[in-house]
Amino acid sequence: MQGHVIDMGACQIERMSVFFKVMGDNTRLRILMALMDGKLCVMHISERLGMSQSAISHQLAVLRQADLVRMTRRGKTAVYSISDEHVRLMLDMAMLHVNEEKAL
Amino acid sequence: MQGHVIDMGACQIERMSVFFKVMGDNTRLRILMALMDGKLCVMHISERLGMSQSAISHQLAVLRQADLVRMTRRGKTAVYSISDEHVRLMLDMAMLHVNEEKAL
DNA sequence: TATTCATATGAATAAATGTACATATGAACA
DNA sequence: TGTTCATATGTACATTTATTCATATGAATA
Repeated sequence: MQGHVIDMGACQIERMSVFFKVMGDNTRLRILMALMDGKLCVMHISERLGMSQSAISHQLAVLRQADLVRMTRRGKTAVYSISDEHVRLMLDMAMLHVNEEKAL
Repeated sequence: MQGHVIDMGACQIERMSVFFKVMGDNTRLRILMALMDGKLCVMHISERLGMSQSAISHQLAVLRQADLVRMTRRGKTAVYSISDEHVRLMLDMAMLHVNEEKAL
């Protein structure tokens, strides 16, 4: 046993890569960026991205399963939002990253 | 035009998703984590991960193209290292993220 | 309860991606 | 220059994955 405060097992790297993988899809990332401005229902997201309701719903399921978004019901509609500040922070950092790259 | 300080175009989201996508592969992430401890040559990485030299080299090419790792030559061997502090920070944050998830 | 509206899910298809195998490059040294 | 060693690259193949189409669920209302 040589782990320090956090011990980096294969399982944790696996979970990290899942986390990044879920972020690393254009559609899902566009959904997340749309949600950065506030909660949205499925229909609005699909209109905003110009994609089918089905496609959005499928990707929302992936995001939900990875706990990157949360869903609450308001009558018939499902309202989605970014799940926590961690996700926001990661998105902000990634934005900074690609903007700095431009300056190179 | 409704962009604020940074204006989020399709191109930038595309670059963000590429960034995450490159991180979001188990092998590439294991390579990056191995490099967190210091520079390594291809052979050492492939031994450490128990994978073929070819597989590692292919993935290193992907990481290099995304500017997540840098390469310097020392004689015949190619020495790889994490390219900048941004990448380190992202990895650290992702580690924190998956560790906090465990506590839920 | 029957209907409608919003969303979710299943199956199928097409595209992207990771790995292995074989081979090419290219630096060091005889 | 020819050989060797470390790495890179091309091709093929298997797997994963995103989208579409069709349909199912499930809440609200008549």
